[in-house]
Amino acid sequence: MTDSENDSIQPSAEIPELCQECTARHRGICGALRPDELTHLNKISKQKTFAEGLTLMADQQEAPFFANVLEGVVKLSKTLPDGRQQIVGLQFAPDFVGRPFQSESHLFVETASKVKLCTIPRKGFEQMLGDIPSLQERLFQQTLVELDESRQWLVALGRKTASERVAGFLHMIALHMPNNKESPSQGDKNTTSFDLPLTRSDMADFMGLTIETVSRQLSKLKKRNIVSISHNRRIVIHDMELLEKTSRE
Amino acid sequence: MTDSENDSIQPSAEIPELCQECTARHRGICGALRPDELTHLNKISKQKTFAEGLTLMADQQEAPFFANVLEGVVKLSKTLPDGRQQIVGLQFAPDFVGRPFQSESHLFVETASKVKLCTIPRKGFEQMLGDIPSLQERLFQQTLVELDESRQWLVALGRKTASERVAGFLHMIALHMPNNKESPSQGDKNTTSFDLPLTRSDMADFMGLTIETVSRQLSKLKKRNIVSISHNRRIVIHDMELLEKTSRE
DNA sequence: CGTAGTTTTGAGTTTTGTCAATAACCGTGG
DNA sequence: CCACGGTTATTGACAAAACTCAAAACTACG
Repeated sequence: MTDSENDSIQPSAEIPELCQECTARHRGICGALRPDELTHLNKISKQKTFAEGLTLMADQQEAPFFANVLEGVVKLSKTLPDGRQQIVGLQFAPDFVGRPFQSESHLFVETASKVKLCTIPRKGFEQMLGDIPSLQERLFQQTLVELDESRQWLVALGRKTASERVAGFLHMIALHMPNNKESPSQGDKNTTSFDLPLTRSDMADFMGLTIETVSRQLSKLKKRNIVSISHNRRIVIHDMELLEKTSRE
Repeated sequence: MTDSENDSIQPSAEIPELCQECTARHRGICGALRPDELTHLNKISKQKTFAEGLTLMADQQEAPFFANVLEGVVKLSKTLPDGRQQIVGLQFAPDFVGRPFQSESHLFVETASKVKLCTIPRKGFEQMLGDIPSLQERLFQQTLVELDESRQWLVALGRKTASERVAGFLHMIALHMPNNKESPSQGDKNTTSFDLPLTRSDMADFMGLTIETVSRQLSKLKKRNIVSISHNRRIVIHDMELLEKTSRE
């Protein structure tokens, strides 16, 4: 809407208004761009909001766009012929979604929650990727981080118990979610609260468990007074340290 | 030894002798280099052979070099405080070993078998990476492939049974190993033989199982006449198709 | 309130892990 | 070439973890 305001005035110096407050501006891939490059990206990209449970890109399909996650959680999953499913990645703001150098994804990309994306058309982005080495390097670095995360989760699935996986999952989510702290002791890093962005079914598919096992493990954490859960999604973590410890052994 | 023969004659046109027959020359990262660049890489790199069971880079340590795998298998693993171990990746020729943009590895890198590497000193390689965009792009692409493989194995660990994992593992190894076919029917793609590059213990650590479970599943595959095993390591796959099918359901 | 969908809990089964004993393999040296 | 000892792999019996199926409780929403 207001995308084109700066167009003819100072094409190479100002930062587009929309990008000023953007979560992807600094920590995301846009941080690799000069003002004029950012302006160009801003011109071809478009913010869009998606409801929970939508498929953004389907397995074996040409992915029409790349995107930065601005809000919410995007899940990457794989499905076996008999219907078993595994979530192989979760993307939070300001992560980048999409795979360069390959038009078709072999993943399902779906919204796990309500999601706001900054979408970028495939062609335009690939052009920029070829022209701007710093952008490619940034994307390369983010890919390396994703590889690290994937391998970290591989350890959880291969060697950790259900109890450790659930604790580790909650801990990881706690670090990624906007932290709605309500306790008076603001500086207390040992307690946090947030809304779970995933259903029990998604949690199970991420952790390689059944929903019943996930539920039982959550109940155990409640009994140990490490977390409280209300309305299914609302989580209060009373003891982050103990949660983290539980995820390690 | 013969590394420096071409040095002063035609520094920018000829392909170094050692690289001529190298497995990394075409499919590996060296394929992204021009002859003069390859000559430079050849000058700073060095072929080395390592015995089975050696640690090339340890967790939290500064990795002294990058390398191309020329022969054998390198395993990447992570260890939990209590000793549980998970192999998070296996590298075959002509894979690249090492993580750019980060001096310390969070992995153990060990030789799973006897291994031949073309090692490249950290500094020199990072310099080349900065100077040669095509090299960075090649490495980026290989990283994306590794990410795909890692996610594929995530599905196995999260959702597949022991039987499926073992079949899938054998199938994967069969595709990577130099295929010592001995049967008269050369063109028969349904049968293969090779030496396992991993011990039962490594196999278990890769598949997130115990050695006993691995052994029991191998025995089942023998009973079903899908494979034969002799001398612990020598594998003959009689029916690749059935093996692959077993890995999928 | 009542209903549909989700989550939790319970009871019983299956798969995989643990521990222990046996067997196969490899290298060495007689 | 065979015997020996150490290592690695297989097999068996049992235990534990997680799964399946079914029922009850909770939640959201009209």
